[in-house]
Amino acid sequence: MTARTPDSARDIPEATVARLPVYLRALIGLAEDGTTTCSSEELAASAGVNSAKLRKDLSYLGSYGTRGVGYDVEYLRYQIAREIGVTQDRRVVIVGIGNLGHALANYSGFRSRGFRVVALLDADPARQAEVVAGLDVRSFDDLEAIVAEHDVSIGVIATPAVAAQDVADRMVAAGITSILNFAPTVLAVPDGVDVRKVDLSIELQILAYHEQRKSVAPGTEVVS
Amino acid sequence: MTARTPDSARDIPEATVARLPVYLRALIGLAEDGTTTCSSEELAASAGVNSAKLRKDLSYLGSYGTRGVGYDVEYLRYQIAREIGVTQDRRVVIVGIGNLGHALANYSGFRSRGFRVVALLDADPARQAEVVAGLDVRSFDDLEAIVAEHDVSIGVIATPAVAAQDVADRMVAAGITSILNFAPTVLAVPDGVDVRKVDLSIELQILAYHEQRKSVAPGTEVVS
DNA sequence: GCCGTTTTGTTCTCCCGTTCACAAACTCCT
DNA sequence: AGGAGTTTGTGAACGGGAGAACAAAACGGC
Ligand SMILES: NC(=O)c1ccc[n+]([C@@H]2O[C@H](COP(=O)([O-])OP(=O)(O)OC[C@H]3O[C@@H](n4cnc5c(N)ncnc54)[C@H](O)[C@@H]3O)[C@@H](O)[C@H]2O)c1
Ligand SMILES: NC(=O)c1ccc[n+]([C@@H]2O[C@H](COP(=O)([O-])OP(=O)(O)OC[C@H]3O[C@@H](n4cnc5c(N)ncnc54)[C@H](O)[C@@H]3O)[C@@H](O)[C@H]2O)c1
Repeated sequence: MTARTPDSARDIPEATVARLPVYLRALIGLAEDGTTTCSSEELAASAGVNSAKLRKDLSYLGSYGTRGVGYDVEYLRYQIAREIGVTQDRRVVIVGIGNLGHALANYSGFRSRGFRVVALLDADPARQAEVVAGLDVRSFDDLEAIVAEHDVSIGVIATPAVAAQDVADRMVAAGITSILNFAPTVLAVPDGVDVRKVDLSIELQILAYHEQRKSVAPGTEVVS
Repeated sequence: MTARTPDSARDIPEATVARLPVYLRALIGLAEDGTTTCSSEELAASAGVNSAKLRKDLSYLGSYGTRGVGYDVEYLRYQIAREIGVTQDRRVVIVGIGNLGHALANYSGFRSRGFRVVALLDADPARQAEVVAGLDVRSFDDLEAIVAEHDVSIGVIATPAVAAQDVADRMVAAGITSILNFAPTVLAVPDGVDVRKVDLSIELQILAYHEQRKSVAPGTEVVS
């Protein structure tokens, strides 16, 4: 607990890890507004969380604030970016350049947050004639070569669900250890490989559940 | 606890609500394979969760299984769909028909899961000449009229971050009480309005954090 | 140089969610 | 009909995260 571990924090709770990017975004916003110092209260408001939670989260990284003053925006921003590991660019490949793959490839927000899309892959030869966001769409068979050439950190799966497991297997075999999956399937991967899924239909269904509750039970859970 | 609440479950934990759509998807897959009955073990495997967790989750809905046998796939599927509230279609509007909005509008998976996109809105007059996925892109000013005409349940925000709060305010004023937000901003909404956010950059940053950990501390957290 | 004020870092408590483990309940076989 | 074998539903233990509350530390005024 009180033992000093100066160069790196040992174990940051998963819930905290998920919020660090939100704090980072809030700090970037504050910096753009010309703010150089902020209190935990202000930053928490920008990030939409409780200030006690914010302070506890930041305490896992170290003591980067000054009591009675607050946090230096630029310094804290760098510390969080370093902790997350986005101080230097990470290479990303996107597989499946359909509706969603096009949108992802054209999204500038990845680049500005430290992620560089180095290749777009698709199994359909018709797609491979295309140039999207300045990149050739290449054959899925080039995966291994591309991963070996660039130092690819993260694979993004935007193929139909039936192909997702195959694509994941190939990614893992090629040495990718982090996958972001948009296909509505559960992926099986070996230990040591991280998978995060984004399932928009699930999000809508969760909203639908609460929506139904609002209309069915108007007197049970009403707030103010 | 043992009091019978036959027609509707009272309070389903949020974590369970988030998994019900996964179970629903798994059941649909099993039904397509011709499976009529399944055990909690099988269903849990399909959904990628622990079987005890699955049983506890399902127990919040009622006792729909048969001990010694398992669950009837079709029956359970209907019960979950009813609980979530997707037995009849829900109307959705998408605001911001750029890269992402196009992909969402063209996605067939929403329709097949009980969500009907009734309108696409954009503030840019140049966009409003377009027809996307068989729908005219209409002016954002038509929002109130569209919400009133159709019975819109859910609003999807796919505009740039700077516009998101304004769009959310207009949606709330028009009577929408569930919002799915793709813009990287914290939205402020009144009580009674649900917001869920999907932030792809945050997902990548979480992966980046774990990726960094793998390479920095190769002997600390290795599994098997 | 000292005191009051501000704000952080941390401790403590509570609550939600996960998992184990087992009794109850059902089927099938003899 | 009865017993063996399954599988559900749930009580109980456990772990992690959220939030309140407070002590420690820095600043500023005098
Ligand atoms: N479009 C959306 O808004 C949206 C929303 C939610 C979920 N999704 C999911 O995202 C995925 C992609 O959706 P989409 O609308 O872009 O689909 P799409 O059909 O437009 O695109 C899929 C692409 O993947 C390619 N592909 C197929 N098999 C492949 C393989 N084995 N290897 C490499 N490429 C392969 C296809 O050639 C195609 O270009 C789907 O799983 C879908 O369910 C999409
Ligand atoms: N494209 C992606 O893959 C991706 C990934 C992650 C996050 N996002 C986020 O999703 C949002 C949309 O991304 P995009 O790439 O589609 O952007 P985009 O610029 O291509 O599209 C935005 C659209 O919103 C419209 N718009 C702007 N202000 C509006 C307003 N006030 N009311 C109605 N419409 C308005 C614009 O006319 C434009 O058509 C952004 O916030 C982005 O950060 C996108």
